[in-house]
Amino acid sequence: MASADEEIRDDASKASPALGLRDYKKRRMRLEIERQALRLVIEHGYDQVTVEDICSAAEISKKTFFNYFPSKIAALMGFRNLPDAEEIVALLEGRQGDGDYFDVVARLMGSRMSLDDDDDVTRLRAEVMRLVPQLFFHGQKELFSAHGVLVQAVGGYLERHPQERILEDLSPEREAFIASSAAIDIARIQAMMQACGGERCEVGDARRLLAAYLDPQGHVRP
Amino acid sequence: MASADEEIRDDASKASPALGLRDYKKRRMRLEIERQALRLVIEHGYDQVTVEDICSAAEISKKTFFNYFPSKIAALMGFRNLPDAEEIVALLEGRQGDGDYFDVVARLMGSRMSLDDDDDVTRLRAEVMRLVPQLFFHGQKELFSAHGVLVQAVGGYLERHPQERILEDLSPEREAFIASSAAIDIARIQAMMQACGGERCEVGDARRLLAAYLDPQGHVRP
DNA sequence: GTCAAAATATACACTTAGTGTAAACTTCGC
DNA sequence: GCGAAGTTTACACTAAGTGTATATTTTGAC
Repeated sequence: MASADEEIRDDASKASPALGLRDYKKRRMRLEIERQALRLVIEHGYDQVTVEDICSAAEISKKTFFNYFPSKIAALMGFRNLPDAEEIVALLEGRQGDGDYFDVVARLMGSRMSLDDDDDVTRLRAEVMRLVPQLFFHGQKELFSAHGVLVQAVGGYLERHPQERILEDLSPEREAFIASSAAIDIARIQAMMQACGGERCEVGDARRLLAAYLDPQGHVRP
Repeated sequence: MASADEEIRDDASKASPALGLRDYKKRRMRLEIERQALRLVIEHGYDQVTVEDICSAAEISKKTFFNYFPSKIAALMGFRNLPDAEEIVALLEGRQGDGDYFDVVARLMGSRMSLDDDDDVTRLRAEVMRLVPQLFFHGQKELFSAHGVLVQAVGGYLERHPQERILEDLSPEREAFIASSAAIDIARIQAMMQACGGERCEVGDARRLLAAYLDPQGHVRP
């Protein structure tokens, strides 16, 4: 069996050739679950598909599904590896000089959403987002706990680096709150632009878009 | 019994004296459910309190709870009467000249969140939001379906009134998407400012805050 | 006051998301 | 090939939320 396994592994794992069999199967399983989930939702609609349906299609138990994804929506949206407080703080503390800290945060959030190494799954996901746009808003529990983490992490950072605040009149906690809301918004706008139009929307573009939208004449700071 | 009922009704319904007994009881029940829910969560924590606990405390059946609120979190956050597409469109079509359409939308969303006519419940809610800030992010299903409705309504409006667009380069749907995200964000920021600080934060303030945050030097439009 | 109609509340059974546990199985390093 | 470590599964469980049919309460007209 070893050589057959080897062969399949070489075929499918384009990006990471030196993967162990365990990790290879894990990755393949994750993609299979995502693929089946997306396919079923495209065919039958979000509410018509249960987690157990997805499990049957992917030929796994329900528990295994929830070993891979924290929720039904996570499997569809491809949220994974959402950063924890430590990672965010490390990134902020170690960042280079270009742009303000919000760029880092917004970029981080964007980089963790819907980033797929499988073209097939990426295509299906874009289709689901077009067909069921409510998913952007319905399934944000993950983003929200991410938001909580963000507030914590950014708040702590700003407390230690008060000169980095963008809004000097505001307390660090409050600015952290705004930062997190805006970061998630921008990630959402990026995802929407990409899902609807296909072309890539950079963090800076999304930020400028939202800023221009909120203050079209630019007279917030005269 | 008629005179006793009358008396109680006069005592408690400060704002609307000419309420029928049915509506009076409905309002009293709603406030009682909210009060018990908030009290229990303050005492034991969000995850430790089930809907059935709240029902026991309020002496109602579970079904009655869900007749009043669409979800556990709705009872805690006080989201209710979230606008439907018709109402939004009507408001937009009939609005007066001051401010752009986004002000109307943002103001509408803000006006429907956590607006309570009972001081006791308002105080408890502020405490819960301080103790369990995750609720801001955890329980946004309602806001999200509201978001879907907003996108629909605003998108249609912009299609009919393209000259009202704030970002002329963008399609109406996309601007509607951004509008909805920003509107909900601003409502959230308002709620946060009020819950954390106590003082009132107007929609314009929240919008300026977010705009200033996203574009502190004001060089999006030079 | 009484009575029919409308609105509400309740009991009960049900679906689904998500978790915990212990046993069986698979991969890994040696 | 062998033991340790990681994964999957079956199974039992909790809790949110829905649907239905029945009982209760309010209302408005007489």
